Amino acid sequence: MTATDSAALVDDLANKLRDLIVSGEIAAGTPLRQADLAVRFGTSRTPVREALRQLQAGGLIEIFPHRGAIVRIPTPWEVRESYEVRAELEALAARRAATRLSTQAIAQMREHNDKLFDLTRAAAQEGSQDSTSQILDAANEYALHPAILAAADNARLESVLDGVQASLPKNVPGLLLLENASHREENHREHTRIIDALAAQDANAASDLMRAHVLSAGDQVARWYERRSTKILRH
Amino acid sequence: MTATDSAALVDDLANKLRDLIVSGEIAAGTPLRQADLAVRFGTSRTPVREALRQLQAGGLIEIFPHRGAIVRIPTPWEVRESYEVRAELEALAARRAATRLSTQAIAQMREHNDKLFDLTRAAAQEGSQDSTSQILDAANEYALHPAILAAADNARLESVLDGVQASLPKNVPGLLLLENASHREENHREHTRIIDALAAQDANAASDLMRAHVLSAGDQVARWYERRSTKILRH
DNA sequence: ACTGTGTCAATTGGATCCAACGGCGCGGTA
DNA sequence: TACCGCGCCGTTGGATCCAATTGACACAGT
Repeated sequence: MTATDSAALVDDLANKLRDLIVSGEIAAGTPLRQADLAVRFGTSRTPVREALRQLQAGGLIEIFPHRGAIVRIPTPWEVRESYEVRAELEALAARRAATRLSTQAIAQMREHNDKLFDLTRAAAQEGSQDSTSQILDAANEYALHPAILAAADNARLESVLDGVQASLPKNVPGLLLLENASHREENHREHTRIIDALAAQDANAASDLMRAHVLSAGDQVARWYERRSTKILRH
Repeated sequence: MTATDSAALVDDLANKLRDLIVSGEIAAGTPLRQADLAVRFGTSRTPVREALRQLQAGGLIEIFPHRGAIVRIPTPWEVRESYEVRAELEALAARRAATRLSTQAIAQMREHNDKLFDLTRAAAQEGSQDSTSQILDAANEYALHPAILAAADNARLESVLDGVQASLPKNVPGLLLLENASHREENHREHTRIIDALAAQDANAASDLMRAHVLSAGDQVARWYERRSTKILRH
């Protein structure tokens, strides 16, 4: 995956910016000054602008004619819409994966899933240091779902799904897993059931379970955004 | 939809280019010279480059480091992958639309569907003039599917689906409808059944019918590309 | 005191300029 | 004659320069 194609520099910029945004390091709603970003990355404004265009195409930022770009602030209903789309795509991935997974790949999934559950629980008890939360977030989301997605063996599906997820900050799901024990356990339980369905090569069950799982996670995330927006309204 | 946001000029360029490509006016595999495009659109190379970036993000073209951009040539299996994804998304759209359509909207759908069927059949008998084929292609694809998509009332779904479709030239489905009578009739029959399910507010049936419909259309398109590639191999 | 207008500063957008990279052909040598 | 290397040319990529648009502030008039 190291510079498979395309002009590295601009895409690197786009990726770095995307990471900064989805990791929450650049908060939603922040205006993006081209000049600032240019000095931050040590380049001229030209590649920054091209990178911004790319992010705009992905829907992560919004560019206003002569007023600059801002990080899009997802509204709760946008979150629900995105998760509804994502649920359908992940359901498709699970359906395809069900008939393509080796038994040992499934065993590894199960192992990783349990291990990550333990890690998350441990980190939650220790306290919320940013670094660990980041790591866990990455580790968790990099765990079951990408494995299933890879097993689905459909490049287009992968890129579309990446696009959907890249339009929302992904630190929120991680936060929820850390701060809400029951949600964490529910999450693990659903993961386990999905793996069971995959092991049984029951494509329909895997698909349905995955859809429900993503929808329920999306509901949690949407509620988080709803709480946040009411909090903001109260100032 | 007239310049809702973002700097109009660059996005206009991107849209024009996209249209030129998906309409087949610029064939797949064509190298895109920035200078040529610049003079063609009467601008400098700078906005052209930004537009190219945007199209690259959509997956329609491919940019090689210092060698230029080419229109991506979809391989048959890529076509299948795309249609599989599209089928799932359109199925979701149909499921959502089933509970949101007024009876009069359904009546209009039925009417449009029949009218377009007649138009297509008439055009097929007259002969294949490019202009009519273009019109029919646009009219057909702008008919049932977008109406259902709009009724689904999910902006994210709409944009993702647009992205999927924008990565494939859309003149091929139109051609197929013109040159293949049985496919044309099958298409109309499936559309009718979908509308029936929508009218009955049977979300599951509408969803399943739509998925099957898109998959079958995708199969036709993929076979077209397979025929084409074998023809090319034979020179 | 409030509103409307005019000017100014800041920022973006487009054009031009220059450097870097890759391909291709020519020439030299084994 | 075939192969390897060197240098030129075309194209892209990045930086800088200049114009265009927007928002804000201040001032004047009612």
